[in-house]
Amino acid sequence: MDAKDLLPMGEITRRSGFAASAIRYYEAEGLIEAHRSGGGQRRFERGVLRRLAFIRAASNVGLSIEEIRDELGRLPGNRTPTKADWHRISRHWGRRLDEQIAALQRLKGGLDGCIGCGCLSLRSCAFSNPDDVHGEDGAGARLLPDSLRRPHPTKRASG
Amino acid sequence: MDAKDLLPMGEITRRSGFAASAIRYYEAEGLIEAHRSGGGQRRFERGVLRRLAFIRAASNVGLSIEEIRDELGRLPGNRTPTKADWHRISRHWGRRLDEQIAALQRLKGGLDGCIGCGCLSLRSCAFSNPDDVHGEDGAGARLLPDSLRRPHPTKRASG
DNA sequence: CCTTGAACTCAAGTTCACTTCAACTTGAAC
DNA sequence: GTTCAAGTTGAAGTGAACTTGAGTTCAAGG
Repeated sequence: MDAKDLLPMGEITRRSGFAASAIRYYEAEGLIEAHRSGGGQRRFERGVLRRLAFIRAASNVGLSIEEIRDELGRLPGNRTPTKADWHRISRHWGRRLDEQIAALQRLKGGLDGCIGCGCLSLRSCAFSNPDDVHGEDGAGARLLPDSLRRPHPTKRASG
Repeated sequence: MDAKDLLPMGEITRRSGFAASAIRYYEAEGLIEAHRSGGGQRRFERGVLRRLAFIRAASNVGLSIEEIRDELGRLPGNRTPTKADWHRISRHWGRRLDEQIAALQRLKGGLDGCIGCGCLSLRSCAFSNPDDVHGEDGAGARLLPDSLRRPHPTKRASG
């Protein structure tokens, strides 16, 4: 909390592994906060390192910025997650991962069932037509949730 | 093959579930082909429905357009996948799905190991720092491969 | 012939999570 | 006081896979 304890940008990038541009982006998006030096440079409280770790973990689980913001916003009172918060949150994420895994396994199951059938029919093959919709549009249960579809992101900052 | 057997755009969109814009996009990208009517409208051979089914399936597995093009291009001789092709390809995709599942399970495992630890340390927590990199950059094995990171695509044509 | 809906083209827009760029200022050391 | 790495800003760019829009034409029915 002391003025002496505030970290400059370089320190944060080194210790978090995020690029400065990402840090600024997160600040603009309201995921983290920063004080300013007399000349306008950012000075971060130590706690942001924890928040950044949280952000990276969440993003590895596949949460979007918006979801991360929500999740951080739901933290009661103080800003950085406590042990209890983390406990609750990690169960939440665990469920999400379970869903993702289950979705992939359904897809795999469909694939296995299809091996050698050579069908790939638009009407009968559950694999190419998971929703079992042929003409009308409709949103049924899918093999893959949106959160697992068409990944292929931009090259990532490798930190 | 008969001129009578050529399907117009509306038929294709209805039967494939893809939007016309997507069909045109795939044609532009060289994934499918179309004949033209006297007036310049697209007329598709029946086989493209199969190709489109293939494209949807591949995209569900997480292949990019480019990969799908490659995969279609590797089909020997004729254009639409035969039973044997499908057999070979589905094993390929199966491996890919296995990898994706394994990656999620690693992540889940890391999460379970972390539950209640409250650490989320940038240096010691394998979950927030899967690469075990603190300051230097380096690309080690990750919990999640690029193909599963930060999904959240644009709104999808719901077919 | 006229209408209507389906289809056409081409350019530009969308989303997400950032990065890159250009032009400029700070701040710590010497 | 000089130097220069480190920091600042805002705007624009990236990439994938499409969608949207504007303005025009086609094809089939009556």
